[in-house]
Amino acid sequence: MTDSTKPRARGADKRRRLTAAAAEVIHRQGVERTTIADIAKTADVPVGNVYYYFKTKDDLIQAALSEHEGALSELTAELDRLPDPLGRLKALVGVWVDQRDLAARFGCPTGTLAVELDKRADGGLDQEAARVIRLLLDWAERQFRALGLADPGDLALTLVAGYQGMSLMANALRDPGIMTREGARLTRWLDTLTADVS
Amino acid sequence: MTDSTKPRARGADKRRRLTAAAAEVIHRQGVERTTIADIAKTADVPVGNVYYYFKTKDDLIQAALSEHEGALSELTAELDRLPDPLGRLKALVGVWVDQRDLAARFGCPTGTLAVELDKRADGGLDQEAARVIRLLLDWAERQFRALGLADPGDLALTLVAGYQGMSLMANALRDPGIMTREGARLTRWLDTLTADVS
DNA sequence: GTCTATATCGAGATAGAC
DNA sequence: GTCTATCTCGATATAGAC
Repeated sequence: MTDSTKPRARGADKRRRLTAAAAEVIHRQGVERTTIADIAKTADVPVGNVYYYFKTKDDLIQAALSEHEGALSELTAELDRLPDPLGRLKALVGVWVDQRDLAARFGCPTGTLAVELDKRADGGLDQEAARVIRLLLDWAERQFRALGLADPGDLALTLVAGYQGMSLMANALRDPGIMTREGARLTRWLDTLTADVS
Repeated sequence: MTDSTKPRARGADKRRRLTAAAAEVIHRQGVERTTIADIAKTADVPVGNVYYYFKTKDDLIQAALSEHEGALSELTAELDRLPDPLGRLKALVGVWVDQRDLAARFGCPTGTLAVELDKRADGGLDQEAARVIRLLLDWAERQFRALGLADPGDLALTLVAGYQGMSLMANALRDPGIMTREGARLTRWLDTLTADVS
């Protein structure tokens, strides 16, 4: 059989391109203001062809969420290579600060998506966003527990809420410096938590 | 002249009713999923008549923001009656915790609105949301400054970001308990800030 | 000032040729 | 599997009677 890969877009990675495009465009424009045409254009796929891969717009939103979930998995897998849990947590904060410009412009991808999806009456997808946030929460909790700290769940909540808060403020005020300032505060906080453990 | 007040809706408080309805419905459903008809229905005003008071949907969003701004002004005016700044700040956190059920269901009215408006390409309204958030930021900064603390602006940012973070998390995870837990943490934080000042 | 009927337009989704 | 043309519907906004 001849492998009839089209020259314009070799192979059938169209689904992946559409998924990546959905994640990116929805992050920038929000769910409601993003049209299928916007995503198709970014993915360089004809509009009508999108429906071969995704039956509905909601399927594309779901795909965008999966993309964010994947990115989060990669990130935590990377961080897990670091020897100690405190270093992992501080590195996480460092990653957030490094992405300050994106956060100041468009907010946290998952957080802003959760806000939008929670406004929907038709349930389902909003809980998907919550699930992704919970993955981060659970990972952070494991680190705090490994450090032998009391109430690791509360600490994880404080950390992730801190991230969501600083992302929202940086986004609303369009000021990346907020990520830097609040990131530094979170780092100091992590240090004080473990100051008497060493 | 006879004061021809209609029996169904006495006087011309329709504008106010529409403004209140816009604030409430937009908080619940979000900007994009709220239709003029939704607002008109809630305000008990015929759809077509809305345009006599508000030329565009954006004007209604602006009105909703003004409503939130008014509520914030009333709240801070109320808090300003308390004798000391620390008491005011702790009372503010108390108000946030008291509204935990609303926050868990629909998030912070201004915060979620800011998230949605920031996704728009056509500017203008997003900065209006930012302005309202800044009012709270400035009020908090004045309290921290009155307490004689260093970097009052940073402290105000931490407080408001804390509120936005816990509101978003409570909303995404649909858990009012998050408001209680994080509210308690903010209160403890306020106490430690001023522990060596007394 | 109030309200109904409707113009207009954009977006999601589908039919069906290739 | 791919893509164009089109159906359909819902929402903003307007025209114009009362």
